[in-house]
Amino acid sequence: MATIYEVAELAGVSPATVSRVFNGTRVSPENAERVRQAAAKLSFTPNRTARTLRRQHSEVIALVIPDIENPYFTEMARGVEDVAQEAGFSVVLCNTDSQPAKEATYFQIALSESMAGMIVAPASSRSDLASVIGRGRPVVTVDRTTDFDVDAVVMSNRPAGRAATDALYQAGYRRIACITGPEDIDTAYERAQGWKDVVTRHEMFADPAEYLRYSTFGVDGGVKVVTDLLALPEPPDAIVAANNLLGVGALQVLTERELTPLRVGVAVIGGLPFTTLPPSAVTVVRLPARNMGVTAARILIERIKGDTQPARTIVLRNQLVPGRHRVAP
Amino acid sequence: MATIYEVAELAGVSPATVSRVFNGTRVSPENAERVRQAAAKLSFTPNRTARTLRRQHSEVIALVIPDIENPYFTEMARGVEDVAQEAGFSVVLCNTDSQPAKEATYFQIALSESMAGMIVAPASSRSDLASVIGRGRPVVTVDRTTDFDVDAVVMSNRPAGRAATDALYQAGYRRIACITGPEDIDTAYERAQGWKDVVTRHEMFADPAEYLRYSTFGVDGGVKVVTDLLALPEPPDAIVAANNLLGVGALQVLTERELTPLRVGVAVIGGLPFTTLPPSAVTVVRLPARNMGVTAARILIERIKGDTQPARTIVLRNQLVPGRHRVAP
DNA sequence: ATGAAAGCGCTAACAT
DNA sequence: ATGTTAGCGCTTTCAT
Repeated sequence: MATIYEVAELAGVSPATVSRVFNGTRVSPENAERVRQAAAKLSFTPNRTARTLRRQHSEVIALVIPDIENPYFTEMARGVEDVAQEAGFSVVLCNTDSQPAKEATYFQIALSESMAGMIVAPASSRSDLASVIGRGRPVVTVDRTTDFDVDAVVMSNRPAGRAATDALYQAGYRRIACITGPEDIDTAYERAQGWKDVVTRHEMFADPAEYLRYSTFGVDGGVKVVTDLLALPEPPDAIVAANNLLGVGALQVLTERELTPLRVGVAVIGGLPFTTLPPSAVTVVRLPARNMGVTAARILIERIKGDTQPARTIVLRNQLVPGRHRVAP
Repeated sequence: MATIYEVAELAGVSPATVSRVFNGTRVSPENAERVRQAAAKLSFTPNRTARTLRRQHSEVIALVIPDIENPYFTEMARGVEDVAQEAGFSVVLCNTDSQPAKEATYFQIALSESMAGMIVAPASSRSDLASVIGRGRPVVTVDRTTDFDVDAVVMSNRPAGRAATDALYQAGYRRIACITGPEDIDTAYERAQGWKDVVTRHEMFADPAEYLRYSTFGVDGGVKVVTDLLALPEPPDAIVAANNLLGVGALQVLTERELTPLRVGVAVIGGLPFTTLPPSAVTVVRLPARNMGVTAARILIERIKGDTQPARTIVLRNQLVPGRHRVAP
């Protein structure tokens, strides 16, 4: 790979001038042109490693997510990417598998690669952002919040849980269960609270807890807990799934037993990825995944550029898309 | 961030010794211990940027894929990740959107960040790997091949097309159409050829081309061309979809018109992501996505470590999972 | 086994 | 506007 020294020599200028040309500082038009020619001839590309070492920060943003196979997060990634690209940053995706240890490793790597900043969907409420923040790198959390004083982009989870549950109640269901993710993930908890608000208001159950299941935010989790719920002495007549993958799991079980769309109503918080179901079969609360990515990236880039206002939490809105449920007679 | 100089001072040794401790070269046990203590006290982490600049290669592998939202590629990514992590590399995911320009940009970035190597699912047959190869960086292509002399991990596409089509024929379908991806992507072309082999053998159509549709490898593409096919004077009674997303698109249209599973048979090359369909409704040719990632990563890492044997192409096997189709009377 | 020192390629003072 | 130069933090000869 050619260096600025070789380009400088070929163009008959100093290395500093070459550097200036590639960094937008003032250079006489003639020199700039000669440098560009020389660079082209040598097919010179600035060495980003050297630049990063010198500048103490790179032009890459780390996006740390718990599950790269979850379309919710990849959609978010697209949003981040589009904004970042626009601003001249590249995005690297880091998959933590919801494991705090893997997550911590990626934090270390991001730091020691001097990445410009980080967008994190924390693996758990105890994710340790301290080291990153301590080093002064900008961090924005998405989807979930933490106890750290950083910008966060989230959505209205409890209202989402309420909306989903309400829609099923309006459709005539009267024993609405809820399946959600790990209790220590705030989205899982809050959405379930939203469900609880509604079932409590309608005095649906003597003990709502009986019809609430914590699980993993995955298809397998959904399959397991729905199977559980159906084995209850008085099984639910509808189910609120607190994320897309739980929804898929639930629908798999119900479809197999031919309980949906008719006999058991389903509402999902999150879009159903690659669904082949008729849209009317299921109530969906659309989450602004892409927009969360976009918003987080914008904030992060502002921070990278030096914005120092106090940390904000931005709450995005969801959109209810009711199914046309028909309660079995 | 602490540097080796500070660690060296605290441990009472030279920076070189500190470096040696962190690189596994011989250091006296006592010194090694003192360095480790000092490093821990300062919570020192080696600066990867500096290391990369000096060594001329980093410890990260770029995985360049056309569509990060396609579960086929994310599954592959998991395979790559697992192997890479094991070997001490981190993986960064680069999404090209099937755009050669974006792809070229990521190649440049990978080079100028001195990444250790690259695994690429080429956006098109004309992807320009020349610059990367020219710089001596190891490259492995996955899923698709190119004209460049590099290692490739692919699967048996034409046989997959044949198997899918055969399964539908065995089930009794007699007007089997095929929807596939862009003609210049070899997987799209080869799978269609496999379909052609079978329909030609059975003299199914006067002109098979009429029942073959090239499109994009996306859900929208599937919706569009299946809608097309159904408008034919003599519409097909079954459809082979050449990838997972086309399959989803096809199933969306057919479900909406209540043509599947009974009236129109469907076979998909690639797993159906997050499906809620009963497994018996569709014939599926399972692709070894994860295994391709694993294999590619292993080869790449060997290359990074200095393996110089001639480039190989490894062809992985697929697995037919026939549906229980029932042809409408 | 250890240390001294050069240098990876770049940027940013500073000097002109 | 341009050149000179120090140095970002590390690894790696080359001495000892």
